Amino acid sequence: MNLEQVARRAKVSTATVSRVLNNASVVKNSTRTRVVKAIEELKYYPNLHARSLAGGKSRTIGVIVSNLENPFFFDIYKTIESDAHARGYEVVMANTDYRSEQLVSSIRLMIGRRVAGLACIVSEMAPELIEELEQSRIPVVFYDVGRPRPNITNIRVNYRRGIEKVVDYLHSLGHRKLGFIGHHAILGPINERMKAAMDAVARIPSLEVRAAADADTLEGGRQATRALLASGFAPTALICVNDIMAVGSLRELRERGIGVPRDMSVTGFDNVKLSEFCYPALTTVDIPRERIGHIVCDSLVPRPGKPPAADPEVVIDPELVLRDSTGPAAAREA
Amino acid sequence: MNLEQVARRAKVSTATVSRVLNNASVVKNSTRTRVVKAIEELKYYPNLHARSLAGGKSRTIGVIVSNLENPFFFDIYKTIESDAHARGYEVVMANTDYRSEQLVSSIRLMIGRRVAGLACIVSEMAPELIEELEQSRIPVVFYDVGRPRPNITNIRVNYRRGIEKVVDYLHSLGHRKLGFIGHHAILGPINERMKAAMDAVARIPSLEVRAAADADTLEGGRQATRALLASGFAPTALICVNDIMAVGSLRELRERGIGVPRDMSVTGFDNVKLSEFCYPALTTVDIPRERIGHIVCDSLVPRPGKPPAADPEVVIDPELVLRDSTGPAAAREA
DNA sequence: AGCCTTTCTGCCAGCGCTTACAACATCTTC
DNA sequence: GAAGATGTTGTAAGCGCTGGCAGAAAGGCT
Repeated sequence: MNLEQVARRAKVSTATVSRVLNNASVVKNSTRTRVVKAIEELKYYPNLHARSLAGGKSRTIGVIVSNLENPFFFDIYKTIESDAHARGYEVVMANTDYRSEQLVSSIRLMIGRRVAGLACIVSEMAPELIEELEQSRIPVVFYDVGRPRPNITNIRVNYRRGIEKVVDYLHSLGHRKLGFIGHHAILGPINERMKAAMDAVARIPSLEVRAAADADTLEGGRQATRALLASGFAPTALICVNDIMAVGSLRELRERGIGVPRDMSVTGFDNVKLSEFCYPALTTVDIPRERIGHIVCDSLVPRPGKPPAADPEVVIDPELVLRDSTGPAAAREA
Repeated sequence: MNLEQVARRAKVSTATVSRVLNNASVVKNSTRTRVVKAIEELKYYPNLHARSLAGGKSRTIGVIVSNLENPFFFDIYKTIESDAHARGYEVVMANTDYRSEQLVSSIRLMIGRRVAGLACIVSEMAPELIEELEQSRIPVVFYDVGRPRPNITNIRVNYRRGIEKVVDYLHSLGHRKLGFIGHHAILGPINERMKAAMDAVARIPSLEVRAAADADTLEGGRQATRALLASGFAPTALICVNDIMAVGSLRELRERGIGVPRDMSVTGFDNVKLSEFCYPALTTVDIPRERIGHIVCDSLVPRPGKPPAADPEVVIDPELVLRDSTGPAAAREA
């Protein structure tokens, strides 16, 4: 089933059918009707591969995320998708599960698909990959990694500042021994988030901190909490790298009979919807995921009216959101 | 950057480069080395569109789901993806958000991509779409909709049986007035799940039931619960169409000071990971999502050794999982 | 050395579509 | 009614890759 068959049925040339498909307004109305009819009768759907081969372009944007299971990534993805659709673009998604080989192959796949733009919402990004992407001439957006370059936009959240807000808040509640629950990708040598947390704590001499990490899942949060508590260190507050791990942590604490926030304060990060629905509702840090999604789409898909390129670097300052999972440390002694 | 440039650099023909790329073993080793070197130096990535155009096939399978935000769908997707990768296939995903226009356009898109196989894990599926898919000759798997046909496999969960188990269990606990929390896609005219629930209740004369529905999200579960309680009907147990909505329900109940399971029992469906992590942990019905994912992949991707087609219809009988969100109705009076 | 296999490599015809460019049809205008 | 402007459609040259076929190279024998 191809253009030619439709053309034959409508008694026109393939070029005309193509023109109808691409709604060029040059086609005479009577002809268009005939073609449309043929298309419908034949249930013809253009071969997208042929189309982008011939056209040289692809009206598809690629999105690569670390862990779609975490609603944080999903929320961003969703916004990108709906923006893209609104502008007539498709989006293909790839999930790396924090595995760098997976990242490499996903990026190659996207290049192979000749995507019109690529968003990398991943925590890990080798410099040579950035290099490769820059050379590919594809418009790219990175989240939280890399530096702005030609055809590369950067979005970053001031994670450090966010963690500082959390630490200051816990400190003000009287907490002195803090635990940090991270996820595996975060235990690498140069580890932004973990380091940010350590630094934020180090600013205040009276504080002590210890970290543990596991997979970026509910279960991982639970395991990391278990490991941290088993180490003998006795924190009065747990700073979790994100909300999902915090919910995992909550479960472990509950099973051990450790009351939150009575015996232990817990904080999340991201302000994912679930953080309001878990029990107790999480004190967390809001990252405006929809805003991020919009920025991604804006810098990838050139809008007709709008100015083509926004800032090559966008920095977002996250806000603390207070809920029920944190309280004064003193309560523990009571 | 294309085959020709690589060929020129390696001083061979494009056909030879193509052979190297597709690891045909006929290429002499010394030639292969030269070509590989050229490919790497040029950072060449084959154009996937050209490839599948020329080859006529696409080593890509499509997966369409109703709501990726619900981990139920995501778990299935994830299994399909990893199985597919293991067999050298890519997968492209589309999310319909329960919108039928979105379903239609996603299906057309998949056909346009000439996917090697298509999985539709969606609750809504118009008969004419099924017709269209059958004609497209693409191997298709439906979950919970449609009937087996040539080149169409069907997987269905005996939802009715699952709900019956829930109803019987609640009945045995002394509950007589039940609420059903559904989601919008489920309020259609012929509505399998809602109907199953009503029928399950109708089997037992002493039972009474009332339903409410909202979006398939945490928030939706909360709203539907609010609506149900506002109606004046006073159930002692809430049967939720899935775990996510149940967690939403839990929050509403908590905020109203209604104890679970003391004042109200709540059940979920699916046995998503979150159902263990919420508070209280949910009594639910397990649907083996990994198994479903494997079946999907098996019937879409012809394995070399294995027999090509499995059963055209697979029915899964789900199991009740007891946790902490359900208890005797009598307790309420205490 | 000469002939026959067995490898290996190059040539080229598509795959289905887009897009100049050319060709034809239809109007205008004087 | 002819020339020119305008509108509409057809022709054909690719887009980058694969795969069948045939020719070239290399190796094995007598």
